[in-house]
Amino acid sequence: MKENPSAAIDRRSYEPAYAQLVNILRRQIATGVFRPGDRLPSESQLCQRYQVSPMTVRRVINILVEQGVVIAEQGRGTFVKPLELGTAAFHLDDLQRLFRDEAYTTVKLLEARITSASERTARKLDIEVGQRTVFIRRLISQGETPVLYHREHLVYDPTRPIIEAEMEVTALRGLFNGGAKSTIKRGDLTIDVTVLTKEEAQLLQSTIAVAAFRVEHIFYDFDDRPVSWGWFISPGDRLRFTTTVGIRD
Amino acid sequence: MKENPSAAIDRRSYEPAYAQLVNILRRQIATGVFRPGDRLPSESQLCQRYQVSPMTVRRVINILVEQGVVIAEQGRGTFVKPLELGTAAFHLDDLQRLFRDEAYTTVKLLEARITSASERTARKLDIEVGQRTVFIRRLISQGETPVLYHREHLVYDPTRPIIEAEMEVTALRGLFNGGAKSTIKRGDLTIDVTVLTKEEAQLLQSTIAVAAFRVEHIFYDFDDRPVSWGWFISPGDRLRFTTTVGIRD
DNA sequence: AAGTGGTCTAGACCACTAT
DNA sequence: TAGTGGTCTAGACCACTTT
Repeated sequence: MKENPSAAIDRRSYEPAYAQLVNILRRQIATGVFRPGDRLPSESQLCQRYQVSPMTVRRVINILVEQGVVIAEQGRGTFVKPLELGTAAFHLDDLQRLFRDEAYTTVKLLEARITSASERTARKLDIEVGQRTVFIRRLISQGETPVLYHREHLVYDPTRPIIEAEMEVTALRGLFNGGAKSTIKRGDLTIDVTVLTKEEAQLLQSTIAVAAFRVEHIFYDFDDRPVSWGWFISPGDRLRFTTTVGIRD
Repeated sequence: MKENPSAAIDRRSYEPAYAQLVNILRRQIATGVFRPGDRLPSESQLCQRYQVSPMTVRRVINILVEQGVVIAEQGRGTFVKPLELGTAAFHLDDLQRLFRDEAYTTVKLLEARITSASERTARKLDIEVGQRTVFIRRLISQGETPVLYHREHLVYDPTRPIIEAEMEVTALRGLFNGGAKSTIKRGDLTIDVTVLTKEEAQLLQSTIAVAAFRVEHIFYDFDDRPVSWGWFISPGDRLRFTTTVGIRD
């Protein structure tokens, strides 16, 4: 059988050989040349057919495995993976887009004051009840429409000068776009749903009891101590997450 | 300066060299040896220091880049990436876990009947209004607690025998765990929030107007024709998504 | 025993960035 | 020009599965 000339690797292309082969195989899977459960040609066969070295084929297979398109089984072969809902992931970069357009996105500092930790705050921040914390409220709007309401409790540590910086309204933008404080090592996020309280509805120019996303966060410093606990709230009609499972071509 | 003996690659270990080096570098980043913005040792330096070939170091760097821990810039170096909220993703495998425990999870078929497409259904499934569709309602419970309510509209195509199979209550489990119908190529998912209607609250043994997740889906066959449109609804107090950004060690 | 995927080597060449 | 990351080769050896 003669090969399809379009399914060959162009060595003059700027697209590297491994990327071309990934796309070739993806397309073949997407168009049904290989169906879920089918075995792909063995790696040595792929080497011959596309005139690339074993290492390059290996890399291609690895990428397809990471993409969730195929599953490789040692000694048996590489098989096309059936659709699996569990692999779906929703990315917060929908949220990130909010902060990308600096012109249309404004962050308004509603409140920033020193207070003492409540029982709940103390537990989240792993400090003593009554210890000093900084409480911050922000409202993030896109154009005229408020989209996010942010409440945050920060550990007050005079030896660490992050507080002044954290209050900066631009700090939030940095958090989303990557210019984050280097004092923060990681963050744990939880997404759940609530209905807007009266205060939240008022601020967000929405209606009370409307369904809303709630993204809770705890940020940790490099000593794994919590430094910030808080949450974002966004009415459901202003935020949405989408994704695709299976083979997108 | 002498090297830390614990930060060396054990060639006798079952853990491959590349994985060991990934963990070594991750740990060094997590413990602050390298801070956000810092440049990692060059690839040739890493080769010498850990006694591995360039190809292996290359692979390690690639993995760290994919994990979002570092960013590699050609001609400049590889740098530790600051925390970025936009990279956060929450995975539906929280949902998948529901279906893993077959003993505790039950899928109850509430209704399955042939009907004709409404204007909205027709638009979603890209068919004519009034064309025949199959409407299915399911209730997924964990133990005694209902967790998910599923509504689905399927294109009725007598030439395709998927309908009988789709109605099977086990089909859903397959969708989540990977044994999916090989007739499905991909699915588009959207997650947003609503409040429970009276009917939904009744079925889910919850209260009306409680906040809930709503996962809408459209599944496509290998000809990119929509075959199924529907959505899952789950009260917010029974489902939750978590994730970590930054360096988790 | 034969075939499969998995790891790894020791180089080569290229493109890019800094000086 | 020197140093960096990026791609690629042509093998080697191993672990595993199937026959």
